[in-house]
Amino acid sequence: MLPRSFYAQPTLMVARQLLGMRLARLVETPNGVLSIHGIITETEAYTGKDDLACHARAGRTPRTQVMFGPPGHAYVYFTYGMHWCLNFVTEEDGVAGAALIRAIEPLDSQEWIAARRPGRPPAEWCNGPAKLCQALAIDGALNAHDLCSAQSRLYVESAPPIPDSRVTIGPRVGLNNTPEPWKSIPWRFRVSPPDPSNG
DNA sequence: AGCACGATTAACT
DNA sequence: GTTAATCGTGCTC
Repeated sequence: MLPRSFYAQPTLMVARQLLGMRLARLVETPNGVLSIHGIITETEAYTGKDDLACHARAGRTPRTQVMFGPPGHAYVYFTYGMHWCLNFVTEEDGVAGAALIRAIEPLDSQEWIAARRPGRPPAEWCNGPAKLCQALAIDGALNAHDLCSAQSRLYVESAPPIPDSRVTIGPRVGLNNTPEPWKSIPWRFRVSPPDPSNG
């Protein structure tokens, strides 16, 4: 499991370095605890009070206080009246920041995930921030969850890093009403889709 | 107390 | 390409 010092880095570094690492989620089943894993393939950086796209722009509120707290905790928020999104709190204690997890590629537990994403093809199980929360049973109950404790049910495991040659960087998405320059600043990181001409 | 809107998704034309 | 779904949050009055 990644140590808290990883999350204590600047938000942009955390968001970039999360690509390729393994998200782990432990859930209860009738047969015991199931451990679900997926490779993180897309993230975005939300850098704190001065980032007008970041919820922390409002300062410390009941909703945002987790982002101002110690690094290595989950920030899970509710939006559009029905969706949950998962972030990891970054920066030192007292400084707001978070990396949004936008997509993963499931490595196991396909049968369990399929039951939570009925009628959707496997490629669309976890290719969106709210989709992966639906797939992995992540909701407000996991807000402020410690990602670095021995009994954590949500954490990240180290894995070989993704080289820059395989990373696409661009503007964050869904910021329709956010002013420039934050709307266009390239703080989205994703593993590049396969190149058909390259095998 | 009231209001506009959202770090989205799925279904529809 | 467009739009409904659906409610917590933060801002204004």
